[in-house]
Parts: sequence; structure tokens; C-alpha cells
Amino acid sequence: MLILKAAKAHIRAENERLILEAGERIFAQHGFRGATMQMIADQAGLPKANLHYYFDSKEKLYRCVVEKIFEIWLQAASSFENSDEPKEALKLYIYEKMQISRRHPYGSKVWAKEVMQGAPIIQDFLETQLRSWTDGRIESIQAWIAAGKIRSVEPRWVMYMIWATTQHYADFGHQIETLNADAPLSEAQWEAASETVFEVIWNGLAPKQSL
Amino acid sequence: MLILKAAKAHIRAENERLILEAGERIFAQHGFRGATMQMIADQAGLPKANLHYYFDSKEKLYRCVVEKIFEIWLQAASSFENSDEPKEALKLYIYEKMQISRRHPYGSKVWAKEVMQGAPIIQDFLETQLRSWTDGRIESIQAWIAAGKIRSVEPRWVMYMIWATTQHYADFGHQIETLNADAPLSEAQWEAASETVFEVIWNGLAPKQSL
DNA sequence: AACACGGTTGACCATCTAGTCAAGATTGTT
DNA sequence: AACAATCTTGACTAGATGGTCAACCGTGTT
Repeated sequence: MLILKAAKAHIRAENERLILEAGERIFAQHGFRGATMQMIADQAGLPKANLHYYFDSKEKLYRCVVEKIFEIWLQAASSFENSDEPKEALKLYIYEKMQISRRHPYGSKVWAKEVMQGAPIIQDFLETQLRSWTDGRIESIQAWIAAGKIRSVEPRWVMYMIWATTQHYADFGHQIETLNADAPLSEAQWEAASETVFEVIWNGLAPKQSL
Repeated sequence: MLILKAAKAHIRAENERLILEAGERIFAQHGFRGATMQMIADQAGLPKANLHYYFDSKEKLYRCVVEKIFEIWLQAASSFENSDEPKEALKLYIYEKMQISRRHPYGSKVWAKEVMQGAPIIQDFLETQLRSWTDGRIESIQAWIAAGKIRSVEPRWVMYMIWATTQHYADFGHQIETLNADAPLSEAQWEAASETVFEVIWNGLAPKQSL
């Protein structure tokens, strides 16, 4: 009966969550081809056959993981749009992206690896959502330039700087830890890093007279 | 006879070069586990068994690829040391790293993927060479701060900004191309991007009075 | 021409992996 | 308790993959 389906929905929801989380970790570490369903099953604490019950194939599971990541990315994106003042908007966006690097390091890595492979799975995301979002942001930045609120720079390269600097803390987290005497960054270090990223970029963009 | 060994050395050199180049591309695209010896063999235009003649195992081939990349990285590193003036040193280093991103995009990706996996192969590089090089650079930056040549910032975060922004052009090259109407960056765009990266970081670091 | 040595390669093997399946266990409803 | 829908899982299969090997090729030397 259909009622049963709803009654057991929490089991499905819980197991899908477990599998997606495990998939995120394992795909982040090994990439699509490098990850095995067995690794993901072990990480999730479920037998491998169970994974195929919830997700038809490895590729479908991977797509779900990547789509979940893109949604988180889109959420952060909105913080760019909530202010007309560049200093405020950039600060919000940079801090938000640093927060994502801290909270979702695996997701960031999956995205990075996917793009490095030539985005075989998410090319459509890049060409539609990411492209149109980026174009919108570029217009905002150009408006700031026209209004004399920031220096005249090519907005594209600035966007890439922000993405690069913030995502670096997720994607290269292991290297950063190694250079931090093998310790994860502390709360204070995350705060300091976020502030430095923002300060350098903002001072780099601010018009001379505003200093 | 030993004379023969020398006489055929060019064959060995040429084939090792072919295999290493192919390995760099394939490992960059698929990661260590995702890459197959067959893919690399096809890319190199050699039969698979031939790869095992020159490199005992997949892992040894991978190590060679990664070590080659680290050497290129070290070369660029030296441009940081050739000047006492921060503006000059940073400009040289940033331009050099952008050049590497352009000329060796595959190598950069292999490095990135290796680090994202937790550096199973190159952890020793990170802990020895990279750590000591970084510590040296941090001292330089601190000296600049002490001399009032740049603002007071945590040198570590600045290093990471430079690495992140420059390597982004290699690691996320596909995304950048997609956002560039599916076209590779032109000569002029590379120049503009390099300049913007340098200008923003330099203006971000320069003391207020020097503007 | 005969040789020696490095280089080449197709066929092969043990192992691993994504995916299947059918039998059985759970669970909420009646 | 009986049931039906969902969930669970060990055992299995077909195909891919890293690595081996023995026979063969090419080339410079004698």
C-alpha cells in the first residue's frame, strides 16, 4: 500500500543520507573512477548491495552527490546579491565561501575533481546555471566600477580570485594542515584567514581615495 | 656490451619521455586509481607491456610524474628569492606561477589531486621540502612587514592566496574555458589575468602611503 | 654473417569491481 | 496473527585491470 511507503520513508531518508555522505567523502578522496562501491558501503556502514537498492548505479549516486554540492554553492551565491555596497557584499560572500570550505571540504573536492576531469557529469550545470550566475555577478561588479566604488578591473579575474582563494582552504586542506604542524586550523586561524583574504582583496580593489 | 647500452640510450630517453607525458595527462584527468595503464599506453602510442618495461609498476610511473612536477614547482619557487623588494619579488613569482599554470596544466592537476587524496605518495615532499621552503618565504614576508614595505598580514595566508589564485587557472581551466564561451584564454587574456592577480594582491598588501 | 643486448609485444593470469538476484528479515496495518 | 510492501544481504557473474612472460625484433659490433 501507498501508506506503507510513507510510513517507512524515514528509513529511506536516513539511509540515503548515510550513503550520500559516505559517497561525498569517498568520491572526494578518490574521484569517480577511483572510488569503489565497497569503500562507500564500508564508510556508510551498510552492505554494498544495499547501496544499489537505493541508487541504481555508481554514476547515479555520483550525480546526486554533485547536485547536492551545487545547491550548497548556490546558497552561498545569494549572499553576493544582498547588498549594493561592494565592501559589504564581498565581505559576506568571502566569509560565506570560507565557511563552506570549512563545513563542506569533501563537497568542494568532489566539485574540483569533477571540473579537472573536464566536467563529464556536470557540464550542463556549468553552461547554464554557473554561466548565467557569473554573468549576473560580472554586471554587478561593472556597476561598482562605473560608480567609482572600486578600481577598474576585469570582473572575471576578480571572481576567479575569490573562488580560488576560498576554495583553496577546502581543496588543499591537507597541505595547509601539513604546513600547520599537522594540526587542523583552529577557530582563530579560520577567522584570521578569512579576514586576510577579505582584507587583501578589498584593499586590492578599493579606489585609492577611500583608504 | 656496455657500449650498446649507450648507443640505445636515446630510445630509452624518448620512450620514457613519451610515457611520462602521457601519464601526466591521464593521471591529471582521472587521478591515480582512475587512470589505467591501457589509457596511458594509448595516449603514448605504445603497447601496454612496453610501459611495464620502462616503469616497473603503475605506482612507480606515478611517482616519477609527480616528482617531475615538483621540480618545475621548485624552479618557480626560486623567482621569489631573487629580489629584496616585495613588489618586484611578488610580481616575478606571480607571473612565473601563472606561466606554469598555462604551460603545465596537467602537472598542476596531478599535484592538486594528489594533495586532495591526502598526499599518499608525496607526503614526504610536503613535510620536508615544501615545509622548509614555505618557512623561508614566510620569513621574507615578515622582514618586509618589519621594514614597513607591506601591510601587517599573516604571511601564511598570503602565500596561500598566491598559490590558490595562480593554480586556479590550471586546475579549473575547464571551468574558466566554459565561462569564456568555450574558448581557451587568449594571449591577451592570460596577460590581463596575470596582471589583475598581481595588481589586486599588490594593492592589497602595499602600505597605504605608498599608493 | 653471426652475435649480443636492449627493446617490443600478444597472450595470459589472478584479482578486483559494478551490478544482479533471490531468499529472507522488518515493519506498519488490518 | 496474517498480510503486503519495503528493506536487507550473501552469493554470484561478467568484464575490466595491473602485472607477467616468453618469444620475437632491430641494431651496432666483431
